[in-house]
Amino acid sequence: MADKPSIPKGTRDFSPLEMARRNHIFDTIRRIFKVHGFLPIETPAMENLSTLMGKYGDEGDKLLFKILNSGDFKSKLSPEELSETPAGRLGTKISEKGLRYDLTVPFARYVVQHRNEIDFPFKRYQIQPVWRADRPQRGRYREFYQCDVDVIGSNSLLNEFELIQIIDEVFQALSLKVVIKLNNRKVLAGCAEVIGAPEQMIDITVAIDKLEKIGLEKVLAELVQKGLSPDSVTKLEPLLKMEGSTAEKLIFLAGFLEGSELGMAGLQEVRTLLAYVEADPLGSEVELDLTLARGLNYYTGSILEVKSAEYAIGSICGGGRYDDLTGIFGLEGVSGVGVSFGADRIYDVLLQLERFPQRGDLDTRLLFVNFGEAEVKHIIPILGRLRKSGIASELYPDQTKMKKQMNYANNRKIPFVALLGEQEIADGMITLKDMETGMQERLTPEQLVERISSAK
RNA sequence: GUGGAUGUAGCUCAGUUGGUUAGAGUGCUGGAUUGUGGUUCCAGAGGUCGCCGGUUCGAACCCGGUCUUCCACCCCA
Repeated sequence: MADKPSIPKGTRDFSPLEMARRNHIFDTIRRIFKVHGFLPIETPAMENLSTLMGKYGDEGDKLLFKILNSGDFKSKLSPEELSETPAGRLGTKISEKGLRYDLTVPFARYVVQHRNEIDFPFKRYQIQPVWRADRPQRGRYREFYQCDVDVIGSNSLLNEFELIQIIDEVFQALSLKVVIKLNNRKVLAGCAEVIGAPEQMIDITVAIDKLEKIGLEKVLAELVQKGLSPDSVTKLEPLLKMEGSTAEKLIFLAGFLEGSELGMAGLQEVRTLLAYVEADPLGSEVELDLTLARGLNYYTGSILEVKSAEYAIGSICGGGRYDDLTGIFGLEGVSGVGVSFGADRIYDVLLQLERFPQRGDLDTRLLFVNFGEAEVKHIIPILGRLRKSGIASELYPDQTKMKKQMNYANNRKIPFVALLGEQEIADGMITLKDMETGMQERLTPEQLVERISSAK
């Protein structure tokens, strides 16, 4: 026998049950995006490598899936180039395309490319798979879906506020308790400025991010190792020790950031945003979290991240404001803000917490038992009528033992089975069996439609 | 990219110091029950023990490699 067929590492097949559950997530998210006036777009699975490279940092570049050029891709290369070790740079010479790594960069490309057709501010949503050559783990796949909403061409913090509302509405609709974490890149930059190490903002934020995991002492040691002066470390310490409610943190930061124009501006943004949130309180908890750094280097203002309050799996939604993104593609001064829902992780959380709805609207409601050709001719028009009434119904395609047909209905969790055999044909009735109670009743076709419709 | 585990029937898992025909539960097929599923009883099918190589008279078991999945880093959705 040949080797069993398989799929690439980190990819998955989805069964009908899994698809029903995934669609529950996608439908919920899409519905809420639409209600907020966002419009859908799609972009190709593959982009030019020049569009993708350098947008996600060195780490990100390594995680890009590259597509080998078609044809004789090595004909133009010299023997020296071909035998080069390590083969790192060779990759970009034999490949010009790559699979998209996220939806934000392709969106930025889209905006720049179609700038003359777009009405700004442009509110778009996009639900598509992305690919990363990462090492798979729980909640981490090489092919996974992102559900992005972005507003581009508006500086207003009302956009951030709307995204927070969307997050809240989505997770309420999915019955998940989440914590929405909020931070601001300008505040982080201000902190770096105040302690006299503006160049090392990235190092500092990464270190702050690890605070919860490795503790204060190790974070400080790491910072010293990264080249931060002892004086700066001393100045940073009170920030790391900052505790208390969001309101208390704001007061502390107002003092800490004094002297940094950028930092104070960031702080004011946070205050404004929180004031909007207070105007119509959310179901989810919103907190200011300075340890939220986020790796992507294009965020410039607000940073958002959402975690499940009930199940630890990393962030299930994240995003922020990026002032400079379209600048990379030659369109300056267009600010955007957006978030991305991680459908696959949300799936894992819902599954773990058993929060998926019992059954979907599209599941078959009624199965006709197949007794043979003569009976089938009577069933066909009734089946058509049921379907026109929006009742998902089936006729078992083969004339087999009733036991087998009943079993099929049972396994598929079809709630009703209709019997139309010789006896029923004779008196123009249909026998309807309720699979849950086992009760049977005789109905006319009209009554049958009525009965199934009202049973929903 | 670094380190550590894992892989036996469709699924969940046993498997004695390496010793003949590799087991259970569940699911599947058939029968008890020829117009009635879920319960019960009986019977049956289904596995070159992830793959390749090595050690051995002999390997599911020991060794090496490889792939998969999982876990911790890194990073992230």
